[in-house]
Amino acid sequence: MCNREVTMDKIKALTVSRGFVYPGSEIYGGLANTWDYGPLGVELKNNVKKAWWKKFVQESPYNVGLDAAILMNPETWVASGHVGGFSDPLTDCKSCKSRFRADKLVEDYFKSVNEEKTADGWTQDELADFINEKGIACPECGGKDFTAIRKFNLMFKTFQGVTEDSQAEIFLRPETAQGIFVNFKNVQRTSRKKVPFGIAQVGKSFRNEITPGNFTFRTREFEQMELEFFIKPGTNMGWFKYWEQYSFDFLKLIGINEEKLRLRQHSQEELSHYSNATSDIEYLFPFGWGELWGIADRTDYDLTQHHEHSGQDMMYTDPETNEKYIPHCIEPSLGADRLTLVLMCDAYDEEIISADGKEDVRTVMHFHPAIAPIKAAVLPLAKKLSPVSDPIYQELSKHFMTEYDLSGSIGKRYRRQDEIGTPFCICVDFETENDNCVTVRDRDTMEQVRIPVAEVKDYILERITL
RNA sequence: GCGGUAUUGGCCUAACGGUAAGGUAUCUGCUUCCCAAGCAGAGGAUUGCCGGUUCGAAUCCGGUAUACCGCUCCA
Repeated sequence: MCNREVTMDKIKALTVSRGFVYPGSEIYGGLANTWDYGPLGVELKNNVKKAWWKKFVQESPYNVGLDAAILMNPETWVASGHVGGFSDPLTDCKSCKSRFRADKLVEDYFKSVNEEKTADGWTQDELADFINEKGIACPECGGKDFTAIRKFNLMFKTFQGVTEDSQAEIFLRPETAQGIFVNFKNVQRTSRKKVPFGIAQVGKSFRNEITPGNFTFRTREFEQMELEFFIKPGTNMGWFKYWEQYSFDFLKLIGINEEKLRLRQHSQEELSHYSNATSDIEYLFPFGWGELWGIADRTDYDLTQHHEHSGQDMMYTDPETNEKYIPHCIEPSLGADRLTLVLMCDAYDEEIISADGKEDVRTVMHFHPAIAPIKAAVLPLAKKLSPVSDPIYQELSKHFMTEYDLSGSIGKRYRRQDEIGTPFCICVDFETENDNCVTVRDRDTMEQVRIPVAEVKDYILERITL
């Protein structure tokens, strides 16, 4: 067994050609950076979401689930700071056409004159005036003529109602978190949870990013798996570490190579306005290290904002001490699409097989059996065996995704399953009718066991449970 | 958004401005076949899209879409 070089192109080629992922709206020439999940991709992604839900909701004594609407009252986004701050002030150099963030230009200027100032909270006019006044030059070509600053809000806008007047202007949510915060009181009351407790949610979010790219790594529409974990102020660091470890363990559990994972703490400058501690779990993609999972201490920022902005009481009363406070919040948040991509990259392998002096490449997706899109394939040695193999397939498909393949040589059919990462192949042979046994082959070890047909279901179920 | 490169059956690749070809994959049949065997056959492309030049365009020109690389950016 030997690993050949793995590139993003190879992974993309395999996943596109085998029906994991397709380019979006392909027959109309596509739509930039949209991807559709095919028959195998949707199984894979569903398994990813199911695994997360199992570990973060089903098996957690602390957490409960939620599924909030994508469309929310626009005041939500004013309170969260997204309307005012979720946008970049952009300006172009007229001579060399390079594009910059105006606030970055100003901050770079401060750095160059050794002043410890930031441009946080400056208006467009203040930024433009300052750039003019100080004669800040284009870092690329030295030109001093910039276009007017344009705010590029990262939220997708749309309209509720039949007329497109500004009264009905609403946004597609740029994060699922706010759906959790606005439901904090509802969930706490109806679930009778005591702090500390968490609310978990899986759902789509939309960000009109300037530069997406790298296959499905960064897209404008994406699915998040977020947990907002509410805690008593002062216990932040302990819970932060707890969820950091819990998240890391989850990734190992679903079979991701630990050597390709690392934890990176955000520096003070990187921290967003709502957070006082953030760390990323990063994965070593074929294109380099990339963020997979962000764990952030959001403090009491969001609940306080909603408390003040809505006028609704977001205080929590400790039932034992009667102490009143706004809980702080630890947020482990990751993208379902990104984790799916990680699993595809991590599973991809090309093994060199030498036989009769000839070299052959066996492409295998080493998915964890619980994550693999197809769990088992029923392969009769010959077509005339289908009266024996049909009932086996029908029985297994009641319990998990099973494929049935009887075209081509047996070797070819094994390879087809290897390429889509099916962990178990069940071969029905000429003896099966007599001894009622089948051969089960393990994708990773290539070991074969011959077991009674009646035991196959449990043999596989046991191995595909996380 | 900017700059560069590319786009030919599902996938990979060929074709001087002159009949769009091959491999692979897919499907059917034969072969009692446990790791991509063989044989026979079949289907599948108005060359990303729109327009221009030309007697004639996959090929030259313009536009556009998409992808990749670099820049920029990333709550």
